[in-house]
Amino acid sequence: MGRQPCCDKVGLKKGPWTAEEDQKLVSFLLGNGQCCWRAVPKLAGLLRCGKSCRLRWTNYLRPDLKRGLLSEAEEKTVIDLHEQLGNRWSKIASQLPGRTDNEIKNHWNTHIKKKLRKMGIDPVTHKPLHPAPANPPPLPADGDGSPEEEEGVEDKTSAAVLGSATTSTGTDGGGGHDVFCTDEVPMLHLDDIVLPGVDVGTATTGSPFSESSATSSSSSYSASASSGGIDEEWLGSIMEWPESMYLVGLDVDDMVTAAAAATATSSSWEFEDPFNTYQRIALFDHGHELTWA
DNA sequence: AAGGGAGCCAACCGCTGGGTT
DNA sequence: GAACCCAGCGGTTGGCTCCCT
Repeated sequence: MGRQPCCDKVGLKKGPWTAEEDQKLVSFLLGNGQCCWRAVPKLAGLLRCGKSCRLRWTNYLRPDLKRGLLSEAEEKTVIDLHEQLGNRWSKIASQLPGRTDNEIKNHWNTHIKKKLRKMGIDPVTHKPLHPAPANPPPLPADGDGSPEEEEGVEDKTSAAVLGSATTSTGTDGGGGHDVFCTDEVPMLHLDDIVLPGVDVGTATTGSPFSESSATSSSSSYSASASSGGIDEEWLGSIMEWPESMYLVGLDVDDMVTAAAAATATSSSWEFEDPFNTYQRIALFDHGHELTWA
């Protein structure tokens, strides 16, 4: 017959995740990798269902997630892919490293949809909302009609914009067409991060955070910083990662081993420092980014 | 300064396809 | 082959924050 019944939901916690829960989940997954989500909450000591754990990890805690608004290029990619694939957010997300389907879905619904409509483009069909009438009727006074009707016809721009938005890949919509003026947060890459006493090149090639060093395990590791500087107080405030979280060196195996050790002992985040060369790592910036301090 | 509305996003819900027994 | 489980997916919701009046 079938397998054991799925976990009942009695006694399981719902709602926002706490920093402590995040910590438990992260340390477990770093130590053990992703295996059977159903077993994860039990093994990690969480009163959550496996589904919730998976969602939290994939959408929020994964170290390789980018944060911040989608860049102009990413937005274009999303639009292009959406035209081809429709609402297959996971497929679209798979083309955008570090982005999740949930994030893209949210961004689509809150930003891109609106933008396209303003441009006179139907976000579903990616075609102009209305055929261009000879004499466009005046816009409604409040512009609060139904979504399909709210925008006046911008025949010229919509056609031009449609082209640039959905087909151009090499330009940013033209210098004059500031079509995709996103409120983009500058995304720092690993090379942008200056590690005191650490040569970035070395760190890049030898660290767990280089894309190329992704192992066969579930996650690749990349680093980004949400701002140029590392603010200890800020780090502490966004996630109460134990102050004593020290990891040895820059190797992913060390990191995983340390996390596993911490999980195994379950009582301490203190680690030996045999080399006096520890790099302190604030593992997660609010749970999503690897940040060095 | 307070209240209300809009925007945003993390998390949940329900469904589906594929795998297991 | 049927019954069942599980991971993943897409739609939806609830609550927080920000902005406007």
